[in-house]
Amino acid sequence: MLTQRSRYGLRAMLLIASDPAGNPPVPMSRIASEAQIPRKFLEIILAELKNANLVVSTRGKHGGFKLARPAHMISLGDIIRVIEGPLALVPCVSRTAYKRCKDCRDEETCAIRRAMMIVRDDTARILDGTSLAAATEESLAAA
Amino acid sequence: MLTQRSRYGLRAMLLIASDPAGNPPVPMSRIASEAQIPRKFLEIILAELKNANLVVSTRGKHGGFKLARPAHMISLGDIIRVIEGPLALVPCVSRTAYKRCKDCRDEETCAIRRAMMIVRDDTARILDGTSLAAATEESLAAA
DNA sequence: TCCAAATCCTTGTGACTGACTAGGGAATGC
DNA sequence: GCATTCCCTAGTCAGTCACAAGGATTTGGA
Repeated sequence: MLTQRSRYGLRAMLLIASDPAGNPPVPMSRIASEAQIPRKFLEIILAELKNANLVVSTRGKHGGFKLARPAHMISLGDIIRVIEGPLALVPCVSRTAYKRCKDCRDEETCAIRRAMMIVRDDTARILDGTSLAAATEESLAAA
Repeated sequence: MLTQRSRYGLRAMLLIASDPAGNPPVPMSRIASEAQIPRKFLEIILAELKNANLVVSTRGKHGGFKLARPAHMISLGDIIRVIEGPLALVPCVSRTAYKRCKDCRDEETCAIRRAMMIVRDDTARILDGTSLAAATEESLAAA
């Protein structure tokens, strides 16, 4: 299960993405109210996203947040990895944060690893294959 | 990421499954030493697995644990669901523990939900499709 | 120049979970 | 009746989750 943080993060990013590209940056307060995210908690989340170069911020009056790249270049996987951590279910199959399982006898013949590898690949294929642009279009089309 | 508990659980189950079917039950102490799991922690895990009817136990001398069903009838998904919880990344796409996301506007048009649904289906397909029997065979074949 | 609107930064908190440990009770086989 | 098992109730200790408070800093505009 994703944490609340991750879900908030996804919602915040979708909201920023749905704002027309030429517009001024979206202030945090608007994200908080429209996406129903506690203001102070959102601060932390946006800081993480900013730190990971998924959004850029401008300070002062009329400041706020914009996507750091066009919406079709940011995937749901990108966002989840930043906030939640690696997509893999076990560290020994993670691409972004590989770590040997501490008491694994033999990685090559590990039955668990095999299944987890396939799961990881499928998960990554879907989450990295869905961009913010695709996601927002979809929900507009459905509305 | 799976918790340590879940990984221990999977390892314990694989070990029990790899013991020939006609053999006497496998005592906890042997599982602990062979699978490198802290004894007292393993106790909790085996209790959960027993409670979920994945293993049966016999007490007293020469007691221990056996699979409750043949190894090809227990999937990795079964085990993970018991110890870790639902496979879904968000509650609103879980089959075994559905719960509406508390502040979701419209489930039908939710962009996040769509992607998560596909991920859940793929994950379940693989983990439910891999039995203990299949997993142990695989690792023997590779050795 | 000074205010208001915005982000940035540090700190705190209360509940919960994860990963164990301790210690005794109860059944069973020889 | 005794050793070998599982069974059951607690307790610990560090870390994470989901927030909240309060001020410092930057910026645009009146």
